[in-house]
Amino acid sequence: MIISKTYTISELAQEFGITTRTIRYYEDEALLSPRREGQQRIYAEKDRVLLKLILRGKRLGFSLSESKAILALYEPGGNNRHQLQTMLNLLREKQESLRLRLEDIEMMQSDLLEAEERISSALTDGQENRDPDSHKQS
Amino acid sequence: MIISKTYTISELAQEFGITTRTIRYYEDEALLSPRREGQQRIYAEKDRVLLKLILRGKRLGFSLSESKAILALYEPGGNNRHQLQTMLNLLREKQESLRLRLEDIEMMQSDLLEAEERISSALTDGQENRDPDSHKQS
DNA sequence: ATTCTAGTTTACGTTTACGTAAACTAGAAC
DNA sequence: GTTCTAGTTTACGTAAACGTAAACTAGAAT
Repeated sequence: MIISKTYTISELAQEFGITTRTIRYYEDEALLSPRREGQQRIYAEKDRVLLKLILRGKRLGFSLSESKAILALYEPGGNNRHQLQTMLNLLREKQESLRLRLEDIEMMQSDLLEAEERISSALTDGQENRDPDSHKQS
Repeated sequence: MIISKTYTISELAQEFGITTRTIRYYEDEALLSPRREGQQRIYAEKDRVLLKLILRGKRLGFSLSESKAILALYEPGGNNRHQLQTMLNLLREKQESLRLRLEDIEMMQSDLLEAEERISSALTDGQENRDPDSHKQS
């Protein structure tokens, strides 16, 4: 059993481009719970992965409490049928909401593509200025 | 020229499942600017579409000011080369960030799928209880 | 004429997710 | 031995995105 690498709080902060305050805040909110060595926090690889997932959730617009709920789904957690079934339902809900967000992204992408084409062609093929008000500019 | 449909603030609020306060807030932040009829706000179809886009951006984790910037890209806006070029660059930045978010979503989806499979199999094929501590439950 | 019913303005309150400053600790470096 | 250098706790501050309450307006219904 290899002793896997550990990290200090500032190492993680630097790696992910966040502040140590942020990391401690996630701990306050019970999303992380690093080991202690004396007074200092020691982060294991597992903690690092958790942090990565939290930040990913954040980029996707999930609140911390939502991310917390999602992260709970990754761990074995409950043992009995009822708890497992509840988790399964939650998982499927989350998957559905991800599907919706993916659709949102695809729509926004096509919107941006359209806008890009309009602007692009205004730049290249539009040597003559189509805009009747353009002389007001200059 | 057909007089296209208009909406009251509460009609829009209901359609999108938000409060009128939210809609007025977006106006305060200069994301919307509905016509007035006396004291009342009258929303045209164009305003409704804008609102829809704002909410889509919100679901994707964009701040209101980010959404505002993105929405500005949909309109003709600047006429001169420099402004168009700036818009093009902004558009491509946004497209890149959407690509990244899409990757985030796909990763989270596969994570959730894995979790689902684990739980699923724990529910079906695991008639015998694998968990040594399960008797502590009940 | 008054009483709903929406809508409006103004303004203070609240939650989330940190920022920022102060005061303390403890090992490392000189 | 003191002086960096990270790290820590405590606590007040802040920006964004609304919530909520109060007090007003104006057309519609009775």
